[in-house]
Amino acid sequence: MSDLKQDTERNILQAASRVFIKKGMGGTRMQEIADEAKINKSLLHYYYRSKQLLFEAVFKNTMLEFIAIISKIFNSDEELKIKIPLIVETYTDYLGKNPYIISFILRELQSEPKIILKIVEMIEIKFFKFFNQVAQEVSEKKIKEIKPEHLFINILSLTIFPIIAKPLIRAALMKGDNEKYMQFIEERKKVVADFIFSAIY
Amino acid sequence: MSDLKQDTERNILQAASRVFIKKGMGGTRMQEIADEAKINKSLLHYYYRSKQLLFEAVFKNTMLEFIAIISKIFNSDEELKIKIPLIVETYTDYLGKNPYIISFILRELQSEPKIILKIVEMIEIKFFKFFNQVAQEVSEKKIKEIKPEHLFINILSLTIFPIIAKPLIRAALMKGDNEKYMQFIEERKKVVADFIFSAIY
DNA sequence: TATAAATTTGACCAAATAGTTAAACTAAAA
DNA sequence: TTTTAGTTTAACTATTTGGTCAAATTTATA
Repeated sequence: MSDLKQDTERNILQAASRVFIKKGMGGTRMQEIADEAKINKSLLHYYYRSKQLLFEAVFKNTMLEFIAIISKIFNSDEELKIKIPLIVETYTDYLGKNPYIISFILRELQSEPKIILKIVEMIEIKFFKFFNQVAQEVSEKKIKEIKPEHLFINILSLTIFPIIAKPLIRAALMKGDNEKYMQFIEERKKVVADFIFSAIY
Repeated sequence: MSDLKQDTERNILQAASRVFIKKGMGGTRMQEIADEAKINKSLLHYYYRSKQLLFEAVFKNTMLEFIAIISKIFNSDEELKIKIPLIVETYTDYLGKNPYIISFILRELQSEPKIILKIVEMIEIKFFKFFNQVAQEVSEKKIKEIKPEHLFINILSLTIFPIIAKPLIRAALMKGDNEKYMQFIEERKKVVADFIFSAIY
């Protein structure tokens, strides 16, 4: 495979990612991807046979990146007291900088049962370490009794939801002011970390 | 306006709601709505001029219902110690029974800035009572220091996120088992209430 | 350089889909 | 009963859109 071919292929995938992540599978037109990549529409079909296959390549990529980032944060070696504020801060920053990614994943998973199954294995094994750590610290009475899965989902809920509900929150609580919303998210780094801390210690 | 006409109009709106809420604006075909309502496609255009207008009617309806339910729960008269577990339980039940509604709202808000503006006023005034109550109980040292907006969003996060992330959670944590997922959500009624309780008392 | 292979393009096709229109039908009013 | 207004339908249109294909162009190989 020549360098040029690799370039074109990557160029297409990146352009497709930008468009798909913003507009979703249903809202994206092949022509729009071609424009974004500054190439002919036929080239999309030359490298990726169909819209569906191109979408799956994008989705898989996005999902892998997301899982990599999330599991890296959750599976570091610090004890929870150190780790949880770190998770909240790092994760809030990441989501704030890539606000479309999580909405994209959740939106597409809502209607794509086939892709899910393929991705299950990638995910389920990744959080054993964190789960074990929580179970361990519970049994040592370092933190209050809580099932690791629930603590895990609580952390994700508190960090992810405010990002995907941005339009709603900004409209309902900030009268449409984007600055106020961003400040609110910034505040949450400390608020959420304190909230979880109070809840489990 | 005759009874028949009202019936047809309502029938269309309800059919459209069912389809739009599941598949979204982009994913819905007018023919599908016509089939769901068991009428001719032209009738849709007779009563609602265009897909866009029909969609807006559905969205507005859905939003109003959602806001009504959520504000009713948040603005009741009990003190927080009683109210919060009630919010969590009632709200988890409602979301569990209507899992598509919140995904629908968030999904469509992601790409519809015009509709948002129209709906802002409806929302922003609705939660003063709850906000004041939280501020009050904080100042009386009944609960720990926290901004009302953050407590509000924390409660919503912890209840809503696990619903919209259902496919992800089920796949990653329950190996695809729907029963386990539903049991998990049921468990959360107590877990989340306890979690918040520990965090603010 | 000449030939073959890979890459890129523009023109085109078929299916899907929102929307239109005129005719048919229904029910109430005159 | 006849007329009129409101309702419903079938057939049609225009446009969008995913996808194809043969020709043109570029790159690699003999």
